[in-house]
Amino acid sequence: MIDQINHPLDRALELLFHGYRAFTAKADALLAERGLSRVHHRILYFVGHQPDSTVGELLLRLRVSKQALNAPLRDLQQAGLIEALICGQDKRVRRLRLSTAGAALERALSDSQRDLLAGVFAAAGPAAEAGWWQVMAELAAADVPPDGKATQVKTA
Amino acid sequence: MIDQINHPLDRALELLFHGYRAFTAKADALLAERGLSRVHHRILYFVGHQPDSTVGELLLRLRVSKQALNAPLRDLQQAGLIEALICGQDKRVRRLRLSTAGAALERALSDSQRDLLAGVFAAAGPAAEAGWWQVMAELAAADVPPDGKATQVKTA
DNA sequence: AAAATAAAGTCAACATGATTGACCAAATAA
DNA sequence: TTATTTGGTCAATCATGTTGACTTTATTTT
Repeated sequence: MIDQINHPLDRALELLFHGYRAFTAKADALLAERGLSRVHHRILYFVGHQPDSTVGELLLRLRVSKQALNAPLRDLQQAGLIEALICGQDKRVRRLRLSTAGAALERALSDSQRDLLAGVFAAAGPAAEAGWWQVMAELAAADVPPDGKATQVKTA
Repeated sequence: MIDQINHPLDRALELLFHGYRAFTAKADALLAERGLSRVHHRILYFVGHQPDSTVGELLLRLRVSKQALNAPLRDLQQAGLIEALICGQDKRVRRLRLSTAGAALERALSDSQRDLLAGVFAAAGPAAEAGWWQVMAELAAADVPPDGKATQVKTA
């Protein structure tokens, strides 16, 4: 098979693959230092941006099983990074918040990603950045969960 | 902790997360139908674009252990998708190529990703697309393997 | 008040994919 | 001849995810 496999968009596939790997590498390294995984980061991010979410809401947004969420969430609570409060009338539901330390870790993790993007945007210039946002909005819109409901949250 | 965690770049983090998930979803589904994994795809892509690569070269580019490569590569050979030829003077090295069927599968997998990007680019317009390429080139350039050598290949 | 349901948490079994370590065989280089 | 390199393999282990079953507590339904 000496078929020439070649397409102008192949370069785009490669840029996405490598760009995403670069994007996640630093946060992954920070997490690894603490013995945490990406799920921990996703939890921190989601709880930070949607404070007072319930465990059930977390489950829906992160699209993982209850069992897969449980252990990391417990880790974060025991590490004092996340607080689970029973605040409403319904005493079954826990509303989750970041502690000060949890917010600091979330910030450190996401900052490593924001810093990378900020540098990239600065290098590419404002016009390129504007184009990037447009294209990525289209691409992200194609991320529709199997059950049909669109997502609004990020994780990695 | 009721700290407002909020940053204009947060939206960019979410777009990248969801955009990448959308980008990989279709190919992952195609792979799953055939009982294949992303590593199989990475192998098919790399061998398709760098025909006559050796197993050692594959190892370097995919950044996986020899043991992690071995089983998927054997799968692909036994499925008749990849051929391993002993062509050079050195009879230890195998040079890898796609068979006709392998090239077809590679094309189907990557087409699902190219089609998505083509649609996204069409929707966003040429100016936005140009900006996207610039930004992603900067971002991908930040993907430097631990050993320092820059990568030129994609995988997912 | 009793029964059904819902939210959270947990245990066990299992599947996948990756890692490292220890090797083997064949071919080549020293 | 010996050492090294390339490719391949087995085993043990780890990480992460899944599903199923089940408990506890609290809230609805009936």
